[in-house]
Amino acid sequence: MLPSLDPGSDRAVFRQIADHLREAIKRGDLREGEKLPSEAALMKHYGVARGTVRQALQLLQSEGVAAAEHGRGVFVRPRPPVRRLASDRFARRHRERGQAAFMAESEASGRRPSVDMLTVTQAAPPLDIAERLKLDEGTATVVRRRRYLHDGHPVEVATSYLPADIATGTKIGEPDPGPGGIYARLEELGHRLDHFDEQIEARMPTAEESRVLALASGVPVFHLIRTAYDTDGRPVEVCDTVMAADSFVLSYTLPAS
Amino acid sequence: MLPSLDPGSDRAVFRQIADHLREAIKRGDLREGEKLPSEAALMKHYGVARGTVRQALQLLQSEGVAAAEHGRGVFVRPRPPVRRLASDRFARRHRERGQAAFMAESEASGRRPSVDMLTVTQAAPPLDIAERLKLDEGTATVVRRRRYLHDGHPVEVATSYLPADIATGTKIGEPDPGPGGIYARLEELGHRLDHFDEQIEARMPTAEESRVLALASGVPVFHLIRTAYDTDGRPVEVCDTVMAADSFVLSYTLPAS
DNA sequence: AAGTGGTCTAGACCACGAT
DNA sequence: TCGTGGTCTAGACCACTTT
Repeated sequence: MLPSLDPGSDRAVFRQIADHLREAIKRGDLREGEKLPSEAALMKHYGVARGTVRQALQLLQSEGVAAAEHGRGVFVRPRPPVRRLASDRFARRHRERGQAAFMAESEASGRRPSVDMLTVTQAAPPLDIAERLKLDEGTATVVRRRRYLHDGHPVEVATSYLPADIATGTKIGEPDPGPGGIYARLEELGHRLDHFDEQIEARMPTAEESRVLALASGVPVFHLIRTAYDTDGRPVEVCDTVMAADSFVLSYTLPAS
Repeated sequence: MLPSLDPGSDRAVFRQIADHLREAIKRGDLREGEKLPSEAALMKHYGVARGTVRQALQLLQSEGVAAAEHGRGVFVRPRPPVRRLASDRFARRHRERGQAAFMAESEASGRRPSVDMLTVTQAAPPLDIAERLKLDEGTATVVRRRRYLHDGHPVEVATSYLPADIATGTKIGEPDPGPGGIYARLEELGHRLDHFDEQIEARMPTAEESRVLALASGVPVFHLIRTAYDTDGRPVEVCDTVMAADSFVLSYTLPAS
């Protein structure tokens, strides 16, 4: 199934081995979730040292193509069916049906959504967040931190910051903000939402993010920072979100005018 | 500057070394662009084999924190200033000033934009593209492929597909489509643009993408697929774009209603 | 117990960059 | 030339999973 090495090639042996495995996956000889040949098998097939084989497997893992499981083997990483985040996900009509954005999106894609590690505290936000909220450094905010799961797998951690003068003493300061989530509460408090600004970066996860999201190596994260504005133009919430990039496709509509 | 190993720790030695270096960078002891201690220096400092040091450096590179340069050393990766892609980047007013989207955005961020490797061909698009254009399999399209650079550094490759019945024989089929780019030409041809659908994924690059974009290891890519619709609701272009994720911050505005 | 990947050692030779 | 990272070998012991 795997070709032999080309001794005349300039390409490093471990890269050639990675190429062969990558092509076998692309061809379908190795399917999603299937086990790659063991290190011992590859050593024997190619007649190379273990270190060389491991370099090849390491490369595939850093590309997000394969994932090692200690004691079991190295497996073709399944490309999980993805959830789309439509750009109308914060539309008022969803809130009016009593669904928060994540829950609505997630159920629409046939997954069982859940939330855990929910904490609500009161604290001064990081400087860049305070700037976005147009608050002076050190001003108190209500901080809502939570982790979202699909079918029990963590896929997203989000931290929301809301000015304390708006949120303190309301349901927004409680773990369960009630139907429609915090945006529904904000509107009831007289802050009719006008629009959201969303900023997106993609990068490799920090060690901490890798742990909390149980990321395989070679999976980047989306880092979203979203600011919600009310109809008075006041920023009423900033949400800082880190998402496992292999679990999401973001989707937006842009006007032509 | 670097602490000693904790022999009692469960954490693998190479991870501890990576931790120390990461913290030194975070603290500012090692600044952007600065050289990390050489492998030989780290071997001596920690009293470990070269392989162990290399594992630590490998880890930092896969995280996008450092980048090795053959024969020179391993350096703290500078976080290059980023360009924002505003969600009005396809607004008609930009085209009317004679600027295509990339050029306008890039100049606004103080960079010297350029384009190279421009090719224009006629071919049947990949299946998923044909679907988006609502074309039957095998229908011809005009295929415009190009690479964008900032200050001479490649940051983005894009491939546009336009139905041949619209584009063939027009300036869209020529390397230089004229002022305002292909969108300006589409509108002159009677296809007034209504909106764009943009779909975003983030993942690690393929070997090919890594080469064309000259990506350092540990840098993911944005993969955008954008479909342009005219006011009749007909899809008139699909643009498939791969961008170096460390060179962009995407930015969108979402309505609340 | 056997098979798998995870970590680490101690060497070797090579290719690239600065001097 | 010398210091740097890139590649490769041949072993060792360990931890996890399966049988």
